[in-house]
Amino acid sequence: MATCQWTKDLRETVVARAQRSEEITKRIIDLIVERRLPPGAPMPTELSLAEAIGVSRNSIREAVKALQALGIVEIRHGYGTFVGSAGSEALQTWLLFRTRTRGTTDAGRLRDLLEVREMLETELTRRVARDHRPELIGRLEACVARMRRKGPDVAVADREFHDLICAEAGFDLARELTGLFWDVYRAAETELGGPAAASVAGTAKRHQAIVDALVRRDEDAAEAAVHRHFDEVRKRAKAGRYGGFGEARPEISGSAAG
Amino acid sequence: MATCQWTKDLRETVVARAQRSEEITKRIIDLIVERRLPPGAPMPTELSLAEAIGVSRNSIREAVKALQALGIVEIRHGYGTFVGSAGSEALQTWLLFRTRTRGTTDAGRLRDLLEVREMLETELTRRVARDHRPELIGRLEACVARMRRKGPDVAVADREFHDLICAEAGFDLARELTGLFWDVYRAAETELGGPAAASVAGTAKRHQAIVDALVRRDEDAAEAAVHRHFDEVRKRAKAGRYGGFGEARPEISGSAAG
DNA sequence: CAGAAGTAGGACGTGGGACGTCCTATGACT
DNA sequence: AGTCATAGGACGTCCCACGTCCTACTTCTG
Repeated sequence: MATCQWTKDLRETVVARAQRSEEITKRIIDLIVERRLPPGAPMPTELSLAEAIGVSRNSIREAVKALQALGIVEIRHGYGTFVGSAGSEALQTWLLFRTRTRGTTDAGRLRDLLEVREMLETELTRRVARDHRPELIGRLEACVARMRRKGPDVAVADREFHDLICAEAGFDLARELTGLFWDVYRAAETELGGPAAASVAGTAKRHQAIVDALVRRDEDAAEAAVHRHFDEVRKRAKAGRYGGFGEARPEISGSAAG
Repeated sequence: MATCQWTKDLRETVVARAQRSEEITKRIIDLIVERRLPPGAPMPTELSLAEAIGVSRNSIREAVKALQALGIVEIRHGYGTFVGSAGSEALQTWLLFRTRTRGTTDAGRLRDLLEVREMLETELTRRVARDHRPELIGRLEACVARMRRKGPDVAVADREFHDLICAEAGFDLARELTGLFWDVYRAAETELGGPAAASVAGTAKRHQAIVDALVRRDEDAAEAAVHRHFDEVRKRAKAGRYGGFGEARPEISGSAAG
């Protein structure tokens, strides 16, 4: 089933006690890399790993849990453990926690997030302005059109818009990171009580300006449009009435223990 | 194999099930956020958490291990568990794994890393050119001076140089990310067998050009200097004889990652 | 009294086993 | 041929014991 052949004995020299756990995760990663297991490939069972490395199943499970947290492996209950894709979703917990706990003011916490996004998108947009396929424009226009219609779809269209541009540049890592920042920014903003209501018309207009610059393949204009867009987001953030992280907030989930 | 159906079923079960572990990690994070525990603050013991949340110590340990992998908590054997700072070091494993397993060619795997670094540093350097404290220049010059002397310290000075600039911009997240990318790039390069030998003189010269632009507070010149710097790194990478990840690799001495 | 050595206790680390839950594949049944 | 029941495998959770490490307190000694 979800088992793969296991022949090589991973047992090696005795390692220091404190580094045991870390050593196990490293051993598992090496297994994936050396065997060139692609994302989705089945991993050995926990029992196999325990036997092969020479530790208990408990230790293996803890190591695997750590790898799961990083998206390096994917666990399916009752089926098996598989190689993960190490996508950026794995970092959401990390980045959201960081945003919640770092810095002194809520606005300052969000600033870093926005700033990195702006830097990456500025550069990505420049590259896309220089070189992109014609069909990109149509897709972007469609997103802008969706933004013009009010409703919850505006946010979705917004995310899609930015993702389309970042994807067009062809750098997977940069694209995933910008998506990650978008998601975490939004999550943080929501938790803080939400920003001031966005002007739908203004949002669409800013995005349209980016598209126009891309059509003209005008790098500088594109960069300027991106900056203006982020200026507006910052302005909106500043106007938002934030409550604060960890405050009592309207939660609906039935968590009994408190 | 009906792909859509299969995927859908899997998704549902995954969401519905396997929520136990995720619920525990979430609960622990909430505990930190709600109590506003700063990095370094002691966490409740595993036994306390187990009792408080109502699960076994094993489950707590697995959840804590996952949080440790993200740098959200820090575990000290025999002493206790503490709130972590969620620094970027936690992402090294993630990013290195990603670099090792994604993409088709080794050069392509490194490209994304370098590209993101270039984008961030370009923008950060622009900002620093616009506004920076005068003492920065002296520190940068010192780094360049160290680069001129051959030896393993060149790489250290190189990293420091870039970190100084990124720190000056004042965006912690961006600064940590560029440092992360630098480290992972270097680690990946080393594992692949190292790049072509860097021209020490050339490296120092490129960095000096950046400093000169900063002194003149010339944004465009600074950006151009950064681009030239990365062009050189790319050229060197392309000329490198890479073995491949997971291969038997030769030991190499210090090399500059850029 | 002050400092060093020893000790007790707490907290994490590891191991082993048992049982529950979930998934898939196989084979019987209609 | 299609559907359903079942068996087996694999992960999920739990319990309990013991090892290792660290801290703080106690005790001993000069």
